[in-house]
Amino acid sequence: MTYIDQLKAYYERVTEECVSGLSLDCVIFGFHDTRLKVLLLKWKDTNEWSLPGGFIYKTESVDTAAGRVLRERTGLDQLFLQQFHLFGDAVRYDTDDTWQRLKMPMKYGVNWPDRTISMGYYALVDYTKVTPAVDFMSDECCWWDVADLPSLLYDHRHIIDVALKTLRLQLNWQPIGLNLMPEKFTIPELQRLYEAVLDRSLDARNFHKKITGLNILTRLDERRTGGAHKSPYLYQFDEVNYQKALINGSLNFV
Amino acid sequence: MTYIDQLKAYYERVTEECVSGLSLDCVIFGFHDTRLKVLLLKWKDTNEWSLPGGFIYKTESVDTAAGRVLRERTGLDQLFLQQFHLFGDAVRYDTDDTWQRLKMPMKYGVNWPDRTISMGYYALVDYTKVTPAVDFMSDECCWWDVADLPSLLYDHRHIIDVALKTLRLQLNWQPIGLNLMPEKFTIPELQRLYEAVLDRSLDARNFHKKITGLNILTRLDERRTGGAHKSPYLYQFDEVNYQKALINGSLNFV
DNA sequence: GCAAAAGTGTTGCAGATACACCCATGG
DNA sequence: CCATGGGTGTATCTGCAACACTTTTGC
Repeated sequence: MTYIDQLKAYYERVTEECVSGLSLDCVIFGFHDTRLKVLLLKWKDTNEWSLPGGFIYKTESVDTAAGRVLRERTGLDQLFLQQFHLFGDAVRYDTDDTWQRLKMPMKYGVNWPDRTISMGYYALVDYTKVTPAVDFMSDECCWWDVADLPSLLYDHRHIIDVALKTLRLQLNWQPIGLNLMPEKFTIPELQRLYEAVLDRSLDARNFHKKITGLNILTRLDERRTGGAHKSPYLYQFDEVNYQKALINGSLNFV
Repeated sequence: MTYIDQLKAYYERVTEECVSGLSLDCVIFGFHDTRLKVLLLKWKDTNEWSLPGGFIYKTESVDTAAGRVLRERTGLDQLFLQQFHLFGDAVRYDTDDTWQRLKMPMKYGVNWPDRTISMGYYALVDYTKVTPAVDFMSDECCWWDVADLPSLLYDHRHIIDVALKTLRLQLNWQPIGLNLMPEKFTIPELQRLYEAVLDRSLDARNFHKKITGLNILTRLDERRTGGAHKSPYLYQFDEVNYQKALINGSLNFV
């Protein structure tokens, strides 16, 4: 089966079995090397990047669809995806331009609507645990620095901007990190994450005081050695207390 | 044109001109007599209540559609409607039961989807400025106490619960009241609003200190007379500073 | 031994809470 | 004149921000 046949079959299936005119897009944040990253797919045989997105089966919950689409398109599973905005402008982007950039060999189909409304979801994942696997439509799936994104298809740049704004707001109320950090990490590493999300530097002493005061971290009897300089303690999240803190919304770093 | 003809024409038009399978519902909050209220419509010739909702034209922005739907169904205009959740469960409610309760004389039409996904919007309005006017599908439009709602159609009870939760969260970050209070009001009256939204009592002295400290109120040279007891000062919102406070998100009443 | 990062404690300030009394008004 | 609600100030506590020096490690 050629790529074009696959693509045709895919859009036929979507037209027949999915909710028409509604899609969803996932903004997946990761963290690596002091930088906040976002997961993007490159369309096959092009140099064009976009968010992993897809469609909702007619008998499927939209939230469930978000998890399935992400799994199918990137191999990522079991994420806590969160709704953040419905992108429903009458004209979201230049469709002709997008069409050209995608080098789409055919039109979608007769019943395809003129415009698509998209629900935005976001999630935070541990960069180290992820081995993205691409689907047939893409030939690369990689992490991009949010501060240094390529030109994106559709209105996906805007979608990422809104997701980032939501994430920063979220940070005022909820601890983040459980899903973004590796299992064991040092406090300065966690601080780098907060700094990357907030895009400003934090005071190390106050950060240490605050984060340990939340009782969501357990200090291990291990240190990170091998790096230069003083070796820091390793910590891990206390999942029970972490969940409690999430519910109370007891963290405020603004 | 009979009611049934009207209804048929309406659903034909929706099927043809609107986005299929996607609707929107508006939760309109008002405040009166120390109680938080929500605006509901009663379906013609039934005793069944629901939120004002409707559909999105194929070439219309979803946010714009929310404003139009609300205007068409209730006469309310120029509200600041805010997205709060997409209700997209595979089975949102018992369709047969709903159908029976609505006493629908006909099926919607051949191309009508089996399930509808709905975007929830909410808004806050000044109860006194509103003279709801019903559309042809409804024979009443009134305010109901959120603590004493009738049995609702669809999953609208759930939608109201989620809207309320969002409103309470909102209150932590943004001043509310400009849209919920009459032009002139007393501080104790405003306190009643906060108490109604938060569903708990607040200390009058601290409330006074906090709300006046925000510089969003202007004290007038008038007092409310006519009621029993000491006559309180009247205030009005300073709209410029109110907008500033909204942007900063500088209010925290939790 | 030296450069670089980790670890730690105190103080001041601002905002939140808790709390009690006098005042004005209508009935 | 009295019952009711309106108006006001103070003391305390808590949480955040600002700030500097010592320790450890690899090179």
